[in-house]
Amino acid sequence: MELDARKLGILKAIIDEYILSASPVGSRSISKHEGFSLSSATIRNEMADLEELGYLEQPHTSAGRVPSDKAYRLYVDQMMQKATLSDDEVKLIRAHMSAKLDEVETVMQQTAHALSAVTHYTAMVMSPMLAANRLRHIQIVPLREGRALVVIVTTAGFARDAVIRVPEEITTSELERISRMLTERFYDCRMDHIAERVSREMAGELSDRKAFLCSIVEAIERKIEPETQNVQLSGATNILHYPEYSDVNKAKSFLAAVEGRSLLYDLLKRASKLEFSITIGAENQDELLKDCSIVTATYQIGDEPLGSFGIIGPTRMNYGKVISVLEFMRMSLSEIMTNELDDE
Amino acid sequence: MELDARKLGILKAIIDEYILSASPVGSRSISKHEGFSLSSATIRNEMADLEELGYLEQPHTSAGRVPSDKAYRLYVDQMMQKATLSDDEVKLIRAHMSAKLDEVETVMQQTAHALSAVTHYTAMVMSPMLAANRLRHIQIVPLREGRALVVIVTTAGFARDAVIRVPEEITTSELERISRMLTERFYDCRMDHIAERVSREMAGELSDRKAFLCSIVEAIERKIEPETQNVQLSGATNILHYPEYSDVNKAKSFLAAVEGRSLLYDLLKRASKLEFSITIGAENQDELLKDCSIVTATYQIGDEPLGSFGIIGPTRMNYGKVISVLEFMRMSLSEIMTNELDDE
DNA sequence: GTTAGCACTCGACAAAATAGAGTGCTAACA
DNA sequence: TGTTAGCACTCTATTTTGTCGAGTGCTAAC
Repeated sequence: MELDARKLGILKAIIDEYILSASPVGSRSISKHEGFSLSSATIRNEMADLEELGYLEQPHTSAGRVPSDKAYRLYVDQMMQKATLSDDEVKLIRAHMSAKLDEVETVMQQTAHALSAVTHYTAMVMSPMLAANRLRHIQIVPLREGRALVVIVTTAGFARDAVIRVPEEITTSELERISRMLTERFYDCRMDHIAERVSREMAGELSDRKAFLCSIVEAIERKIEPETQNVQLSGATNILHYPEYSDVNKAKSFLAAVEGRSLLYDLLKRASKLEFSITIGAENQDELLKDCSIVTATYQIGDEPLGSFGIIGPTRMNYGKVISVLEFMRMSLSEIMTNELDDE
Repeated sequence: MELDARKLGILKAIIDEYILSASPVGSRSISKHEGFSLSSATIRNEMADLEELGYLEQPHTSAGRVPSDKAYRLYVDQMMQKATLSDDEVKLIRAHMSAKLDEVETVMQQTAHALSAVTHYTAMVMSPMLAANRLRHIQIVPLREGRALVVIVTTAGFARDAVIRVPEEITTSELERISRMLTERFYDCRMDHIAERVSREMAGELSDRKAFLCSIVEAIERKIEPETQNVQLSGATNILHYPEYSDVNKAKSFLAAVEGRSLLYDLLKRASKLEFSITIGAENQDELLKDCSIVTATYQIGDEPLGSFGIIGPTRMNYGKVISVLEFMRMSLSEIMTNELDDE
């Protein structure tokens, strides 16, 4: 049995309908669907075939049909039409993104807000990975006896900081000297190469300060990786609007999975290797996300991917719209990262 | 009619019972309560009195009684016993707080996690207000044509950054000079006095750089205030465990209120004026929190209050326990802020 | 002042009845 | 051979009805 054009058409109609209504689609509603002039009986036959082929499922004997993950996959790969954003949607996004964006975290947060506001799903945005950024400045600021703050600034305007211990005998002016030395020496060095270069090039010099230098390098390495806490989340409660989560327990487990952002962090990190990715239902590794779909995109500075962001919602997701929104956002985020970040 | 000792005792028993069970308390269960040797009929009479006095409410004629906000207020002010933390609870908190705390945001986040884990309510923690901190360092790092990053470090080890515009004609070495000058000049100055001092003291000098200085000062002022995004939230989904939120719509409106953290931010900011505060049900300004109680405490560095944190849960909250936990946390947070923050 | 007794109220829950949407199959039709 | 009308059947969701039990307020007696 093959998937001929008619079967495809019917399947698409079923999926479109189900995405809207969230309730099993019956043969009658498809036969009344414009474009088909077939009776419900014929549709029923086709639906039975589609079920046998694994594209449809039946919750119980006398219910309509529901698309399977396999059907969504086909839909996304071959049948879906991308939506174009309405003026209002574009306006809504711009409104979010025109807030005072003078810090990266603010951008991430506004992005998440915009995404969840436009799509009505849950949005997640991962902070940039700094690995491919280049060093602009290192400053070690003494705080109180034995403690100092290392501050690192990168090309794209990201600052990271960490408290470190300072051996008693190192003076303030020496800290200043070390700051300057590190900045000069490693100016424009890729962040993820600093550790290696320090240990290679500085083996001989400053040998009495070795342990201290190590602790600085360690702090830098830690800060290159974005952390779990740096996943911005927005609209987690949106899923409560969808009937598939009207059961409190389902909602609870979804929200709990999402609230501990480490799951999302792993997900986004993996996704940051691909410009776009769509994962449908059981394609998700994680048990808790088996009836969600996740759509992600990366943002970049110039050509260098910095991080990723995405949408998480029921498998019955408006894929066309979501993808358009992510494409739009990807552009505007990359643009902001590359050019616009400032205090106006 | 007066609140005599017996009425008080009965009221306390009812509240204690209701906090545990969440279901209306009947006269019989109180009369069987150890310590009273009264029949249920007598208790009923007393309960009728307590209702008339406004301490109890009846969901419907043939149900037991439920404590009113007024009752909780009395309970909190006069009758409640503080709980002592169990060893396990202390261990749980310590486990959270012994993670790698090399950055303030991490501390805030771990605090929120610990609070929600121990209390099973929703925890919120506000980032420090930097107003009372003193300046340690200002660094202006040029990024690309026309943009630079201002980084500010304060005594307690907080770093903030903001992208600013730089007029074309200002060179890198001049930025370095300005950084050094500002750092030297305002070293140890209270953060909230910098703006004023700059405009007062620097009126004469550097007059050709006035606009630029202003933009720096503005950026600093903005960063002194913690922002909405700097409210760490944890355990929002905990409320789903409580029967008062088994209705999806109630849960939805609670979660939505909490997710947009600006409400909590306002709340915590107001609360940062008092060492502890307890707000019960309708005492809350906000309509959405009318059937929640909020308990907050401040943390400080030395004697200077930095910010506040707290718990939000149903009015039927285990106040005794929550207060003990907050007291404990207040101590340990203030201690960490004052001494311990480092990279071990 | 306290208590036993009793009629009454009301919600929670379960069982039964009903309606309706949808199916699969069969037989007839083009 | 593909399409369609018709029909019996299945299954869920909803409504209705009945029952149970917890709890109350009131009264009269102790």
